[in-house]
Amino acid sequence: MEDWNQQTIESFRRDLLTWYDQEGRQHLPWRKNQDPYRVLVSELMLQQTRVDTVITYFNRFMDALPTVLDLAKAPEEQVLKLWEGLGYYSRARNLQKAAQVVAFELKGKWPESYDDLLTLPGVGPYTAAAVASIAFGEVVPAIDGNFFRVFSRLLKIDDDIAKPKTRRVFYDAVAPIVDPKRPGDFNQAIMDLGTSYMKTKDPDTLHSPVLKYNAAYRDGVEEEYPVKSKKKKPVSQMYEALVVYNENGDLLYEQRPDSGLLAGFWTLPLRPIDSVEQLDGEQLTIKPVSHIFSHRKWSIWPVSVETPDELAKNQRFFTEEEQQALALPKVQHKILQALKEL
DNA sequence: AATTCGTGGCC
DNA sequence: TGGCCAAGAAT
Repeated sequence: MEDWNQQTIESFRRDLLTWYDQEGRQHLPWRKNQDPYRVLVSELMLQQTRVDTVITYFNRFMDALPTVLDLAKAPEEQVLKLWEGLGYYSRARNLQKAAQVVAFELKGKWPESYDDLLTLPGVGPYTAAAVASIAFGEVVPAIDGNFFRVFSRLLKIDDDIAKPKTRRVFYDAVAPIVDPKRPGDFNQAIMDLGTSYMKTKDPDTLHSPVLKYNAAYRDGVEEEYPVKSKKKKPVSQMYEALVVYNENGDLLYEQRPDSGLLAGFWTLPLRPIDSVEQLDGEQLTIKPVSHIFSHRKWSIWPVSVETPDELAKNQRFFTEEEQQALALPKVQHKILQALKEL
């Protein structure tokens, strides 16, 4: 691991921020100002999600709910509809809970420190540091995937970034490097660097504004960084999706449990099957709906069923209009599309 | 500490 | 196609 002296640190800050001022992504909508609400919404949306995907969602979200009070007072269903398709839906619920803490419990007075921000639902070490530095000028490193990637290469840190305890290694190494005058810009500059010259695949290190600080490149081992252990592959699961219409043509849905995968969302009733041998010949001629989550791979065969005499407590029929107003997970949209094509 | 939690893009 | 990745947090 490299160890920079004070002169190197100050030089690095200058080079990084000079580049950021000239070529940073200042046009990103959440960088229009330092409103903590905008920063918080953007950071929650950006967790594990690409910038290109978030931009549209962010603008729509801010148009609909421009202030923290608007979000705090909004019906949860509206928040989920605005989040529909972004995934990791607990983020949306936690974001609204956080807004309610700020608007109601704290009466609109934002927690401004890293430690206080950390108490908000959905706000972990990265997000607390990002908001504290960007919106409130606190000098803390916002350690995310970009940060790991950039500094693992610059400093040749070979700890496995998939391990929780590695965060501390990076924190100790880089906390002294964060620019005390512009901590928010410093953190954002690292992110911009990490998605451009120092991106994961096919980086352009030779033209990076911090080339001369890159120890891994200097030693010809940049491709070995960052060190990251691999994830397990998703487990395959098969389901039947019960297709039930009532006399009005409404479609039967079932609400999922309030915890776990797609918590609280409505989908067609899904019934696990152990093997394809449980399907009849006609179903087997149909290509199943396929949907991959982080840790599960679903194959779903729609099957028409007679209307049951009695509905379960978590079941109800929805009209066409109701279905469109509802926030539905991607997999349910895929099922609906498959029904249309039958 | 290891799992769980979505989705889309890329090769 | 399948594997990997992308501004992580909660449990």
